[in-house]
Parts: sequence; structure tokens; C-alpha cells
Amino acid sequence: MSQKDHPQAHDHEHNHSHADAKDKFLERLKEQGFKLTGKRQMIVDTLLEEDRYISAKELLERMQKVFPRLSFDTVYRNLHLLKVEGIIEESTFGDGGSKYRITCDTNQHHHHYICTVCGKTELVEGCPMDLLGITAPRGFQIESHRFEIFGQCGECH
Amino acid sequence: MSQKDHPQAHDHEHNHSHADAKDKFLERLKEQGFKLTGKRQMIVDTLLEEDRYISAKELLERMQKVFPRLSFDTVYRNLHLLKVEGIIEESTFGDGGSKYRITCDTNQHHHHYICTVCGKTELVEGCPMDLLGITAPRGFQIESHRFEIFGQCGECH
DNA sequence: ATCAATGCAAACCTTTTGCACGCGT
DNA sequence: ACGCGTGCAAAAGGTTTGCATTGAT
Repeated sequence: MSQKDHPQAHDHEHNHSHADAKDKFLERLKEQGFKLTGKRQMIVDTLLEEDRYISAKELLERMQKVFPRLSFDTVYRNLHLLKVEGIIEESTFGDGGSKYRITCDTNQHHHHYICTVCGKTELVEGCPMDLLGITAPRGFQIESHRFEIFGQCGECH
Repeated sequence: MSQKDHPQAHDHEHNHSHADAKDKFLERLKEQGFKLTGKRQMIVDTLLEEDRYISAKELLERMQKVFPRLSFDTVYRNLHLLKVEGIIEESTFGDGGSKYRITCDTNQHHHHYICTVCGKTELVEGCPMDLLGITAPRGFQIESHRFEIFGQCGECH
């Protein structure tokens, strides 16, 4: 690789809670023997800064400004790892496959308002599984659920 | 086309409500100038009989027993039309892209329990948008929402 | 030094499209 | 006869994988 990695940080690390969250995430990876490469860190950085759903393609394009030779497979491999580790969330809406966002700090169960234009999210208060009188059909074993409210955020319409 | 079409019906049309629903759907298509081809009808038939989420691939394979030369593009073109017409619903869960099911007779707003193994569904009573005290973030314009409960049905676990 | 991460290229899978022909009306 | 529907083939997206090399620890 001719390009240089930047293990410490890149420019926009101006936000304390971001830095804290990043450290927490990277710590988790480190403990399991995964390596803290510049690209892996930049994915976490970017998702923390953007704080919205981003496609693999958009992520790639943003990161290529810093790592010109970065390729889709690296992005996807890292996204997969980060998803398995619970560091990011995946959703599919609109066109063009999956989109990803950083998991909320708290890591608590939650649902989102999602802007279908820019991918920005807001937390929904409460969870339908608690507030709806959910009684599963006889024999049905509930494993998970999905609740998302789509629309356009104030800046996008 | 060397194969024969079956405009009236194929074998399993044993259920009255299915026949009624089918007529209603086909009527709707006819009014708009779409033609009631054997393949289009068999997609509706199959989805009515199965009454669960099915992938384009599974649909193709089932239908190829009757129409050996049926191809993906025809399946997709018809699925797209049926979706636009509100005759079928699309969802993405599990692997392998979208899955489709016939829209409930009533055509009322609803949500589903979905078996992730076989795609079978049950209606959820109530809608979180009504029962949750939804107050969108300032400026956020709600356009739609998604609420699905995943798990395994009695026959699949 | 070790083992994970990456780039490259190719493959894979689902879905879409252009075109000429066939079929429902 | 008209115009939608279909098959074929090819392409377009998004995503994954094998392999050799590079890099983090």
C-alpha cells in the first residue's frame, strides 16, 4: 500500500462524546484481537460524525478522499465486522441496498424516525412491543421486530 | 410461445374467497388496460394459495412447473405491476432480496407477524402509530412507517 | 513473527432493460 | 389489428470471495 494510514485520528475529531464513543468501540474490537487500522477507524469516525444512515457507496466515496485506493470489499468487510460487533446498525430503505449508521451510545433498545432523503435519524420514544398489547399467535415465537418511521427531516423538505 | 396459457384457472382453485379475491384483483387490472395473461394470473393464484412471503426465485421455480420457459424478467415485471397496483406487498427480511405476498383482502392498514423460515404471516392487532403517542421531531414530516414482528411460526420450530 | 487487513480481480445474486416476437383484447 | 406481454440476452447494481501482499501487534 503506497498510502499512509493515520492510526491516531483525522481532522474532524472535535467532539468529545464522539471521541469517547470511538474509544469504546475500538477498545471492544481490540480486546477480540481485531486490529485498529486507519480505514477501520475512519469508518467509525465517519459514521460518528455523520450520525445518519449512509450507504456503502457514499462511505467509500467519502473515504477515498483520504484513502484513494480504498475499495468496496474493504468497506463491506469492515461494515460486516462492525455490524456483528454491534457497533453499527443496518437498514434498507429507499433504493440502492443497505445503509448503515453508528449505534447509539447508550446501546439501548430503540427505534428511529428516518429521513429518507439524507438518512438522518431521531429516536422514537417508546417501543410498540411494550405499549401495544402484543399477543403472538399461538405457536409463534417472537425473535425480533422492526419499527421505523420514514419521512423528511426539517432540512430536507 | 410454445406452451399453452390457462386463462381460466389452474388446479388448486378450491377456495371460494381466493377466487373472489382473484377476480377483484384481475378486474382492477383489466379496467386499466392490462391483460390477463396466464402467467400474471398464476402469480396472483400462487400468492393467494401460499398466503405468505415468497421470493421471486421461489415463485419462478414453482411456476416453471407449469410454464417451463418462464423467466425472471417476466416474474419481476409482473411483481412490479402488482405492487404498483397495490395487489401485493413487498418486504425484505432474511437473505436473498425482496419477498412478496398478496395484500390482505380488506386492504386495510395493517402490520404482520412474519415467520422468517417460511414467510407465513399473521395480522398484528393495532398499529403503533395510533397507540404510541407519536410526536414527530420538529420539522419532521412523516410519510410512512414499517412495523414487523419476526420469529418462527408454530410449524417451523 | 504472526495473523489480521487490504487490494485486486473475479464471481455471485438479485433486479432491470432493449429488442424482436407472440399473444390477449 | 393494436398494443401490451414475454423470452432472450445482456447489463446493471450491490455484495462476496480467493489469493497474494501489506500492515498492526
